[in-house]
Amino acid sequence: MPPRDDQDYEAKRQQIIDGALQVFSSEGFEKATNKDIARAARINSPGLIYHYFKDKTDLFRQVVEERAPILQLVTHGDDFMESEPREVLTMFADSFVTMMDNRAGLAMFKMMLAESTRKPAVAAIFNKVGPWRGFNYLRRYLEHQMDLGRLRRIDPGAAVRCFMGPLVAYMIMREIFVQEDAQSLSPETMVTTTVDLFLYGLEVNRNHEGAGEG
Amino acid sequence: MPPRDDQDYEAKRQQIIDGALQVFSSEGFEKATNKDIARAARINSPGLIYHYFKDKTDLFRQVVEERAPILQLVTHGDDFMESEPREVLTMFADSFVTMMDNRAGLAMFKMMLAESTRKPAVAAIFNKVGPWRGFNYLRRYLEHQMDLGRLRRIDPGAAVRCFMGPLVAYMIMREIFVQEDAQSLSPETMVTTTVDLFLYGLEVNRNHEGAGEG
DNA sequence: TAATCTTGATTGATTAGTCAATCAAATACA
DNA sequence: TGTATTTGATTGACTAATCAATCAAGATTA
Repeated sequence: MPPRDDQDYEAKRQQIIDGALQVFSSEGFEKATNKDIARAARINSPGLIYHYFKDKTDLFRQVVEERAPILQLVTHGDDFMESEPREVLTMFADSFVTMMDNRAGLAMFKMMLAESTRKPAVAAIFNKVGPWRGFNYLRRYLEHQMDLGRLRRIDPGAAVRCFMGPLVAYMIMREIFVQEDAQSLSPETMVTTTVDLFLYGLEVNRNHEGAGEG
Repeated sequence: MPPRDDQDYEAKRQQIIDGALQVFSSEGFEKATNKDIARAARINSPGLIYHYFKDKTDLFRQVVEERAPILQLVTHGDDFMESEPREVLTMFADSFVTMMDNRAGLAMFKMMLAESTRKPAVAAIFNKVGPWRGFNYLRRYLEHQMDLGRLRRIDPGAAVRCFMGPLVAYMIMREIFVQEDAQSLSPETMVTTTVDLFLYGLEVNRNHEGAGEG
């Protein structure tokens, strides 16, 4: 059955999705009531949700599928494969930190952590667009740079985690456990420290003082 | 009214707490039903829970308060303040990884992530016994080592996150987003890589091949 | 008019929490 | 020692509330 007006229909659908994202991220899937979602989405009736979505689970799935891409880190195909590690890593780290400065981005990040913990199926969806994608891109890049001899060769999977881990931990500490010292530690400091330390430990042509690979 | 037998009473209380931890960690607070908890705790009636706990929230609070300490990392007072970074950091990292090899430890870790996201009060409790405690201990240690001149001086808060972050990220990727490559990357490799890379980047008397004091 | 859109009342299922009744281990007592 | 009494432990039926989902009726627009 064709809607009265495609644009109006889609706009209202998005409106409900936006409201649902806010409620799901702050309350969790089970505790989010249709009444809450209707209020957050500024529609007057919970019943209306069922005109646009099959049920609560369907709504949740669509929220995830349509809003999760905000969790995607910059991945420019192979454009940056040859670029300097410092440039690429800084860009990558900045991209992650910037994502969290955004209301919807932070909401998705929290929702990803909370919901994925209990629901493997949800975890798989998030993983596909978020962590796995970013990790894979970065791993390929690091492996290539190791091949080029610009970086010491270590386990690439471990290397990716050693780079992204500090940033993930920083965000969790700052946004979930509201640690004061994480508030005073600026994202910029965290980014530069992470990049510096990582490269200090991995760079071969070390302008800091010797010790390379065998 | 005093219980018939203190030991029996406490044993049964612990039995319910154990069951509740399993259900809370796999289902989440809201979706965990008293029936589930009773079954997991091997008691025959959901009603019995109310003989030992005021309500569901009280039960949850006691589960957290009595089982969260399992999340504590080794913190030996000031015993290790003077010890070599490699020794102390390896011990610390091992302690974290070992915690997750334990069924209850993993359950608590997941519960901490999932429940803390929505409930600042719960986050505060977890933070106190877990993250904050470990982070603070490690920060003091690293600052001391920087004072001694054994480590380069960088922002200590950032340093702690640079060290623990990779391990946290590794566990999240392995246990929540069930990434295949995290399965093949052993905890031991992750620990040694993390320690190596961190010290490679921070150690002053860089004896990365051979020994020597500066 | 004819279709979709919107509403809010309703339904049916679920669940946290209560409660009266029963059970069983101690203890008191003969 | 054997019986009665006390008291906490345990049960399962019950209640009151919540909430996802449905539905019929009315509003709106093409």
